[in-house]
Amino acid sequence: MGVPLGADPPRHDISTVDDVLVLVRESGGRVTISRRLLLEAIFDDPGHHSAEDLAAIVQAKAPDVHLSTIYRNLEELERLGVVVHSHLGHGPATYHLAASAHCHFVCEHCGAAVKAPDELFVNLAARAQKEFGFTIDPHHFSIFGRCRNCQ
Amino acid sequence: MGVPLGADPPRHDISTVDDVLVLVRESGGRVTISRRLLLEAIFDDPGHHSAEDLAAIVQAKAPDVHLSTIYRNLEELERLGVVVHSHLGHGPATYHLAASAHCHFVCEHCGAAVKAPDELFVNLAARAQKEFGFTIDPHHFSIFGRCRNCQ
DNA sequence: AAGGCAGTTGCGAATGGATTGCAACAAGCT
DNA sequence: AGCTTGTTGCAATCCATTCGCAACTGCCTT
Repeated sequence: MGVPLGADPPRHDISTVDDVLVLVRESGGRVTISRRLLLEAIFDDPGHHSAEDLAAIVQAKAPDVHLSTIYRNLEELERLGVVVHSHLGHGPATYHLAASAHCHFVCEHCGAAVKAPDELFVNLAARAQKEFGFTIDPHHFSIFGRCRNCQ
Repeated sequence: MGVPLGADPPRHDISTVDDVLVLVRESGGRVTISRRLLLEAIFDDPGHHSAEDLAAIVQAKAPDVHLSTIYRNLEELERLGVVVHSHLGHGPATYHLAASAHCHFVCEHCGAAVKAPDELFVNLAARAQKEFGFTIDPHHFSIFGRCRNCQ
């Protein structure tokens, strides 16, 4: 899904693991250990994580949580609007809190990912909307190119 | 690689299959049937093609050209700057002539890809350059979002 | 025209990321 | 405690792409 520029904020505010678990319950889901551990991993470090990274973190505490469980839980958390994933180029998708979604410039040479403020995209967003009726979601895929050091 | 906004045009001009084959020879490569058929497929329809699509077209004339040969040839043609690939979302990469590279808006709901004129990106490109020293290549990855019909 | 170096090919197997079917399991309702 | 239904572990599978390797062939040289 993703969070288009200027989307509404979620109805509840979600700033802790327990807030999310309440949401999970409300939507008919159950609170399980893997679910909680996954959320803790995501809240502990709000940066980018591949599913595999997250699995490793969770497995440090509960060794036999399976990678497929991580994927399934991430999928559900996306449905709930708690996390989003984005594609930082080739390689695995990265997941992070929806609240901290942002755009990226990714260097096609060295792979470095630079955070790009949303503000850079408002002009493009407005024109895409006006001229094409298209609402951009610049968070989901990053913008490729060359970073300062790799020109 | 890709073609950053405002990149230099190739030294020879390349407007026919034979032009490319000359280039192939000059770079120490050989002219083979699969190479020629692949190029014909790409020149015949300058739209987007997945490797698999191209394989099917080539195989109509030379049934045992292998998919891996298509990939290898596409790779070489990219090295030569004749074709580029871009990622139109999830799913396979699409290949097309470097000369006809352009940006895309891809609808995350229905998958529709809309051509986006480069001109829309000049403002973003300038700011990315000035503020981050980053040269964007908006052709390589498309911009995700919602199209008019899928708001 | 024949020979030979080096680029190419077909094939199958392997890779990496992600998804799925299924039977066993467990959260939390009553 | 019992039951319903959501969840999990596991293995198998999928898809796009890449790789190793022996056989092959373009094309330069003689």
